[in-house]
Amino acid sequence: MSWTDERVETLKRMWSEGQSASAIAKELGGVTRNAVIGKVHRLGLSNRNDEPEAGKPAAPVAEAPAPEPAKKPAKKPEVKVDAKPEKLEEPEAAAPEEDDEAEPSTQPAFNPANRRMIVPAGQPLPPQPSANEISPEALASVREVEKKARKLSLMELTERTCKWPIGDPATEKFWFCGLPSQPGKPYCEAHVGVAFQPMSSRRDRRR
DNA sequence: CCCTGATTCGC
DNA sequence: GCGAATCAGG
Repeated sequence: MSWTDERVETLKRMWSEGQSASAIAKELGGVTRNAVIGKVHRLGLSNRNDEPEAGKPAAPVAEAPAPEPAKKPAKKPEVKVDAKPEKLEEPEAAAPEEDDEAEPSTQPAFNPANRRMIVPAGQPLPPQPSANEISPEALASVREVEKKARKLSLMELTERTCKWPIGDPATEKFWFCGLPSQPGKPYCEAHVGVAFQPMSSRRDRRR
């Protein structure tokens, strides 16, 4: 395979979209991620941030300045879970549900005392299982699975790990399921069960 | 071990 | 220019 204009165009587009080299390589086919990375460098678009130009555009990151030399534990809860649109099924995004019954230890959510938490306002919460419209078995299964979750961070997610978010991204208690995902699906078996439902069963809610 | 991008260097 | 091998890291 060679780098035709079309392939290069795809490469540029996907790279600028933030796609990984391996994802791009898979999309193009006939090349490895190394080839993609090599090409990216040769094209000179290695750095995905295009610094405007001279001066100091400086990223105006909206963050509370921390006077303390301590680490900032909070990262952007930015979640990019890109699930390929399925044909006969559709993802179920529902309202958040806080439930973690007996959790005696520290509750990191509110602690006005020592540290200001960085809470992104208006950030939509990730899909969480709703008690509504989900089969009891699947729901019970999810509960069970959440206890076995590998609790992966964003960086640790791959195409083969379940990307089901657990907890509130605004708090420390947030991670991803991380169990082996179903082939071609973004979630593990249990989470696929609640995320994807046949049209028939989601039919006429409320009414 | 899974993955990421960066770099090197023979082709 | 190309990309496998390698490196450095999450």
